[in-house]
Amino acid sequence: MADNKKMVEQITDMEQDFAQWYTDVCTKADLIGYTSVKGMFILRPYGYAIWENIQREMDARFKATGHTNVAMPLLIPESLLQKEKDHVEGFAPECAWVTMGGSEKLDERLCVRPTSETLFCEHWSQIVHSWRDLPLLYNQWCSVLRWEKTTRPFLRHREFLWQEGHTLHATAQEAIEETERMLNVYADVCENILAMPVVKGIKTDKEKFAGAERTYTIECMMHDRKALQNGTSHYFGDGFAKAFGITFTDKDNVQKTPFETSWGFTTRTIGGVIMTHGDNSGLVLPPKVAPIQVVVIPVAGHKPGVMEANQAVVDALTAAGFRVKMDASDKAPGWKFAEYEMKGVPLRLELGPKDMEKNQCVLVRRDNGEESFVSLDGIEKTVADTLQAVHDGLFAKAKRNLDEHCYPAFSLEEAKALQLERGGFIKTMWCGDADCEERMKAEAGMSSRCIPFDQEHLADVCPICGKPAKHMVYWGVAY
RNA sequence: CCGGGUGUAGCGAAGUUGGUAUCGCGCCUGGUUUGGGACCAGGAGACCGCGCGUUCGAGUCGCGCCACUCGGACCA
Repeated sequence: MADNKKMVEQITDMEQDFAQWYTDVCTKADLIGYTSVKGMFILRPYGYAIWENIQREMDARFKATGHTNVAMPLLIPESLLQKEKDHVEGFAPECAWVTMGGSEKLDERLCVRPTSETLFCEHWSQIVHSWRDLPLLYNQWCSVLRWEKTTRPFLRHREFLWQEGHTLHATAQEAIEETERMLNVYADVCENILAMPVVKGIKTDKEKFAGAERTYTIECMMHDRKALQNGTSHYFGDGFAKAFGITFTDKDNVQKTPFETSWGFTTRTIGGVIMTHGDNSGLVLPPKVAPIQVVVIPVAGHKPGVMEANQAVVDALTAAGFRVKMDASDKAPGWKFAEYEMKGVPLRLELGPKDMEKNQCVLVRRDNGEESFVSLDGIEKTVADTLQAVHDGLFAKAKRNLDEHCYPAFSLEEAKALQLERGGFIKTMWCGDADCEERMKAEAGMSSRCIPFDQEHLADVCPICGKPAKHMVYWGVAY
């Protein structure tokens, strides 16, 4: 760019200030809008469209695994929330309460749902009687409210959109299988739809969900090597069912308590997508959730036949099922290039007079900037292949980032130094004591991300206390 | 919640010892343009974050609040 015109929509370089880069992308790519209440964000049409695409992929998988959608109430009476002790203790600090109805004070205050376990439990205690009623495989798409102290676009809203699955089973075995099945659904969506590699594992007791017996998690690594918990699946045992008096009569005519799970995936993942794939030109979207997969930019559109030729390409691609947009505005081509790069559109197709003579167009990949001249014949196939190549390219790059920033450590000092110097996931053995976990947090600034399914035997003892080790743990600085 | 920074037009900024506000980009209209952020002409757009106070007079000074932001603690 020869002229030095100020780039009005320019974003901060991520190397210079990653946090500012992130905020710039959220706002300049039209994903997020601020409101006058802290932590309450608007998902603008372009941002919401990404969520809709994620939602569509997820929902199809939920249905395929036998789940049905329901809608539960927004408000939870305090008495109901208090029935499970650990649960209420965990969520109490971040509950918002409704205390007035119109101009009258309510007898019992109502919590704006931070999660809906208690509502499902109350309902199930009413409708479950027989083993024939089980399993119950429910899911709801909704928003929940948590009065967070620090808020950031996508990563931490006070109100956020999510899905929460809730299921009830006759046996513990079945419930555990469900918990693991849904974790795998999350991992599948992350890797094959969002091109985000995950580490699957189990949360330590300190990090697990309030009221859960066991929490499974998928952890992702961001470009700045911080960790993002990107979805969790909880096994509750029969704790909630007992607290809420849910019982059923089994085949053997014995009254039993069923076993429960819940699992959640939120708009936070969009923040993860931004911080996994984005670059200094802005957002980079995985093709499978990009609201616009191909942007068609006519060059010299005023010349005879150019717009018609572009429209023909748009029609062909749209008919083939791609999400396509043509920008026929009178902005300069360079402006359009920058604009759609900032918005993360995976493929750009340029078509001008010179291309028309050769029956070709220019195709540019957002992930690596690669430009190629391709024939207009069979453009649908070329676009399909290139979009897949973009997905694969994004995944490979993110996988490399993850793999290259996982380091074993054999002492607390070493773990601390590695985190400080290189960031990423530090893996160590662990004795299983919460005290050692606290020390890692206090001295190295890292929380346990998970006890990964893929265990390695790095040593015999816990590097923090020297006692015999039980597991290998991934540690990291988390969002 | 604790500590630092910031709030003037959609965005970025200027605003002197207190005197009702300036510039660039963007936006609108018309025309010329279009292969990496076009050009000419005309035009519109500001509760100076909110409230209270000091003052003849506050964008400017004081106090309180709100929001954004960066660290921490807490959490999806």
